[in-house]
Amino acid sequence: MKLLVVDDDADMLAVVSFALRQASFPVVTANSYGTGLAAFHAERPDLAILDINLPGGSGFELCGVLRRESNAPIMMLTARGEEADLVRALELGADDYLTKPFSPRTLVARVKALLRRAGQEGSSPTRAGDLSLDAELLLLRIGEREIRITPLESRLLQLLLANAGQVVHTDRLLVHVWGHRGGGDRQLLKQLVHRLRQKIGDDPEQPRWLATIPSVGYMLRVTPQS
Amino acid sequence: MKLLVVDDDADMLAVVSFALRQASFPVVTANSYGTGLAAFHAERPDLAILDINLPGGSGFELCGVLRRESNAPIMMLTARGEEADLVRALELGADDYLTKPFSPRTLVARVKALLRRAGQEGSSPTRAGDLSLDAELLLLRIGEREIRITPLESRLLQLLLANAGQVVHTDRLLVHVWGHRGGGDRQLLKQLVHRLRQKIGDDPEQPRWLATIPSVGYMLRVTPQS
DNA sequence: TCCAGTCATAACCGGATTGTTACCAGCTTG
DNA sequence: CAAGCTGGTAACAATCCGGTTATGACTGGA
Repeated sequence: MKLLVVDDDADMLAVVSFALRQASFPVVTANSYGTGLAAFHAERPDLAILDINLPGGSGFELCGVLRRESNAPIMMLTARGEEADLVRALELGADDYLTKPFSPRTLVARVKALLRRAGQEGSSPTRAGDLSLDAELLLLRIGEREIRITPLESRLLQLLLANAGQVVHTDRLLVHVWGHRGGGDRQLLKQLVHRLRQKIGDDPEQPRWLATIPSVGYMLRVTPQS
Repeated sequence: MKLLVVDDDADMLAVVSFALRQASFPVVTANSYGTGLAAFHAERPDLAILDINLPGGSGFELCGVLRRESNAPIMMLTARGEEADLVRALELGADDYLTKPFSPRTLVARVKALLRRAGQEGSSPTRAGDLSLDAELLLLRIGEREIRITPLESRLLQLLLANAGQVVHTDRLLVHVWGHRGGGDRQLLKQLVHRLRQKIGDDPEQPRWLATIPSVGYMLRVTPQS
């Protein structure tokens, strides 16, 4: 999970980055069309936030280019009075926009909403860190490794990936995987997690991916240190 | 429900107050650092709106001071071109900002959004002084330290943090944590407090955080250092 | 038929969490 | 001073929780 912010205004860049980092998103920044595009190629972020006015080419062009290469959500930043341009941005494949000045909380809320939406699109492989899940093929990629997983394991990973870096409550996992109501069977979940951990080679004591949050639930770790 | 507006510009104060009163919010005003802080103590508003330029001390300092004492939402007012300072404001615990000139409707909308968000005790960590509780992860941060806590301890801290600096009666704690009726079991509370104190390393005789108010209840101390 | 994969169920272990009982010290009150 | 309250501390037991292992039912394919 990683975000890219492109804006030539250093102050705005600082505000946006700070708000997102506060919300525990890793952030990569760039300040021009060229560096933005390069950063996108190098970092492969899960979401891009673009200002419209950029040196070296407009944010519109960058938006169009990125959309052709990737289906990561794109959010545009516009100044007041540029509302008319938004139609263009949306036509070029932007997913959302914010008008300056905007509230940091709004920004974070919108970003989360976009990521959630992007994560729930069923068929396309979902990613987080070095994990990549293809729910159709029941295939989990960890870096180079390709691991076959079962339907239940896939559903478990779906929800965890969609909420990567956040705790997912036991009950929510139960409902999502089995459709049980609360108070369902925790033993099933124990087993499922155990088998999955065996497959990917994860140690519950020192988890690289599946962290246990006692009496709460499980969490998929992002930025699994080096 | 009450709002505090601090600004040295009488016209701005009038405009903001009028807009908020039109939206049927009770408004208290102040025009300097000192009077603002005094008003905050006296009135205990649910939200504070601070200008950055204040006689007697900057809005930043006031923001920092208020955030240490309370977790009421804080909105900063800035002139255009001061965006660089916004990062500082956010670091100090501000929740939102508006760039002058702004429309009254925007102001009211933002205020409502902040209050709504503050009302629902959601996922964001609650803070008071150097304590920061993430009830979701069952994690308590004290400065640099990160301490895992139990569900019961989390509930206890929730109520204490929400009333930081004020005594919370034993009965209220009992009801909030266990759902007991009045006259419940005080021993449970004694144990809970004791175990929590051990975890965070607090001395009942010389409490840095959890102060005992004999035959009344407990209180979470704010700004205990020095 | 056999076999392998998948999944539900149960049992066991160790540690964490929580409830219970007991004891001690300080304070107030009669 | 004695009685009764309070709060802090300790020790213990019951329970919960997560990880692990084992087993059997069911399935689809060879």
